[in-house]
Amino acid sequence: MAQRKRLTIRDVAAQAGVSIQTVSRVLNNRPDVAPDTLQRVQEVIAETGYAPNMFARGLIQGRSHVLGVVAFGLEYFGPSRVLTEIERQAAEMGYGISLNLILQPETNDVDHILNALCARQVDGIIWAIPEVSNNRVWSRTQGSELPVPIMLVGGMAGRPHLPCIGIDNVAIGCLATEHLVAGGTRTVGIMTGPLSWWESQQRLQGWRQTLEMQGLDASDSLIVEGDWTVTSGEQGLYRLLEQRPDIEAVFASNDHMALGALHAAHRLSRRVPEDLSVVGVDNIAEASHLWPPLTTVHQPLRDAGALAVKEIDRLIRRERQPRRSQEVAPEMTLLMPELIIRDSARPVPPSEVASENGVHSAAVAGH
Amino acid sequence: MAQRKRLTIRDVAAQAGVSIQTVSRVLNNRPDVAPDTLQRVQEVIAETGYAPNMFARGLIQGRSHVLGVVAFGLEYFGPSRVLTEIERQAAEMGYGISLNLILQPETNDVDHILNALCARQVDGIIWAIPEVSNNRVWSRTQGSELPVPIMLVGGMAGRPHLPCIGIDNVAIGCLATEHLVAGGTRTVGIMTGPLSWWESQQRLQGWRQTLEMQGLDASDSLIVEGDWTVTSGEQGLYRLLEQRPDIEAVFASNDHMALGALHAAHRLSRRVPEDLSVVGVDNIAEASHLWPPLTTVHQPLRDAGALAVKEIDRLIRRERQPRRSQEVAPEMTLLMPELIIRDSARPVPPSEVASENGVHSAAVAGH
DNA sequence: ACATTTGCTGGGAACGTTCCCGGGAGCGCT
DNA sequence: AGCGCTCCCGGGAACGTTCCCAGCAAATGT
Repeated sequence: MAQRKRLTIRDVAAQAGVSIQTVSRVLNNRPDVAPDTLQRVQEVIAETGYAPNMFARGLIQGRSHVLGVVAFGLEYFGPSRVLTEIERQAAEMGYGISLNLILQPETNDVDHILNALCARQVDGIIWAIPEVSNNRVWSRTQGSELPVPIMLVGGMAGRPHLPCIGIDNVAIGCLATEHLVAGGTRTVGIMTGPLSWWESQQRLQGWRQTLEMQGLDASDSLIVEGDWTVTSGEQGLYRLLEQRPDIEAVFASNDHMALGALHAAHRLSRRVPEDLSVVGVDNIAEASHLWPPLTTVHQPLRDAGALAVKEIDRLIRRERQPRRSQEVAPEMTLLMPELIIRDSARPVPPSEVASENGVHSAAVAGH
Repeated sequence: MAQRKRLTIRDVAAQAGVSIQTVSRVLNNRPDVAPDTLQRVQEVIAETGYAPNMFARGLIQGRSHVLGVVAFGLEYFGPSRVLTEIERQAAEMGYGISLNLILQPETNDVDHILNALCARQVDGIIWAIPEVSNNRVWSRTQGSELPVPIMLVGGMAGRPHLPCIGIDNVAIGCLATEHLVAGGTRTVGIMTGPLSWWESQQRLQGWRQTLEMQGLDASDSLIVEGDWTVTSGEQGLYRLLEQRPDIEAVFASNDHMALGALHAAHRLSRRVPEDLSVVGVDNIAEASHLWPPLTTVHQPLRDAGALAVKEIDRLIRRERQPRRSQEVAPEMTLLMPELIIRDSARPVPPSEVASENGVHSAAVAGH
């Protein structure tokens, strides 16, 4: 279909024997076109394979039907899922995606990226970079000056200055820790992600508040910091057992570190879950095939991605409305994680199942 | 920096007290601007945060500085690495990325995607969809009619009709199988990916030709078809052992299936590598932390991604040259994989190391 | 019979930038 | 003085589309 020479609306108009204006009307599904004219123009479009030039269209309409997506770490589980769903939802709603990846989440070269996106005239921006250290400070000052709507996806420290959608990371820590405690373990360690990451801190907080609420030990000697990698999970368990040989369970803040912990336990000849319970986060594809199958916490990442697109579309549409209802406060949406019970944590005695289900939902999955 | 109201080159010109033309010259780094004028204009640009409108620029120049990237399966290992590197290299060379994901690799709705990309006036297209079934047939008929250059990344059946870059999948099969044979195993099974995938077939061919060259059994009973997932790897090993209980080694066509095979072996109480050698493909991050650490074949995916961008840039530049040196034949670049030796396959006796290194390169990695 | 609406069509301006041109100032050389 | 050159600078056209507005015919109302 696609032709070698790029043809314009003028060619189509000439070939169909109508004016440019009429072709434009057909292209934009407007009324006021006679049925036979409509058909003739559509035929010409179909047989020539004409596609309107987005530059010219965008130039006059002031919109591109493109969303700028800024992301990090596609090789990791979460980001790739979120991006996939963003693209799917965007395509469904008629948006294209302009992809900008950053190499370091701590980057503060935000101006550069935002300017590039604005120059490309994106209709909106989806900022899917995890919150690390203070890499979101720009949102307080420049956030409100952006020429286009923006949606943040993922961690959000403090009150949001911009609309934001994320997953309740405190709940992740609670779900995992509650399950471990319900299984009968009393000394529960935690392997965090890098503590500069907001998500890591939140999961840690969930772990801590659950243990404190139960009157259990939540001291610093039970905490070890990892960096999301399998290696750090393995090293982490060694360190943790060195600090606290009495440890009975570990909450690893992602499945890869949990895998490292399983590996380390295997090397130390500690049986899982009899000697050591392990819970991870993410529910990676391999989780159910590890030994033993990994109990973990699932995050609704696809929902987050789809919702981000729907929300940014809503903001874009509202911005186009001239009524300009006075600035509503930026919204913050939190999605709830879900516990996936397999065999790497001691089973919950039947009598306690009821109380566990009281706070958060849980799902039982085969492996 | 980014301002609320979108400002134009006219505003900058007025504020700097020069003409539009002069500002344009500054923006495009052209000579013929007096030093002090240059500086004044640059100051105004910096303090207003002006960014030129890509639509207007693209409209007149006929190019967008955007590459269309069509990809599939970001949640898998290979595609996400390739895309990441494509984006990095593209950004370095001043290109933006318009991302189009497809949900099924067998899709034949190619026209729709190509038209959408052409409408967005992309300068070139990178087609990073694996070759499955006959999902590349379009390239023979429509390939040469495209208005912009295109690069295919990944599998390429038969003679290429379009420029193409990929990894030598036959060599992957050879490397893995040669290593297994060199380790002393004589009955070597293979767990393929879906056989509709060109890559699967190529790896199978590498396995077969290696065994036949050594005068070993390469009959169909040694072959089982998987679907890249961990589950299929586990089921695959069960089926394989049922068909051929005498099997001593398995070449799994990716690491996830290899992981499934390890899992199955564990359940069947077969020791790896004493009772069963296993080799995978991809060198995923977890590979060195599985039990035992997985011997696998590394694919230079990052190189492939970077090279694809450099090549498409070269094609774009050449197309702009009016000299139009008569159509050169589309090129096909093959990159070589590399064996990563760990502990899941029986070690190669020292005497045979030399011969193994004769054909392909190999690397030894700790875990 | 005439005014008014309705349905359909086309002409021209505009979007923001770059390209093609032409022109003035300053300089050195004849 | 006059000529030609280089260095800067600006005016206008062009890119391909949509928006605004006007026009024409037929249909309808009084």
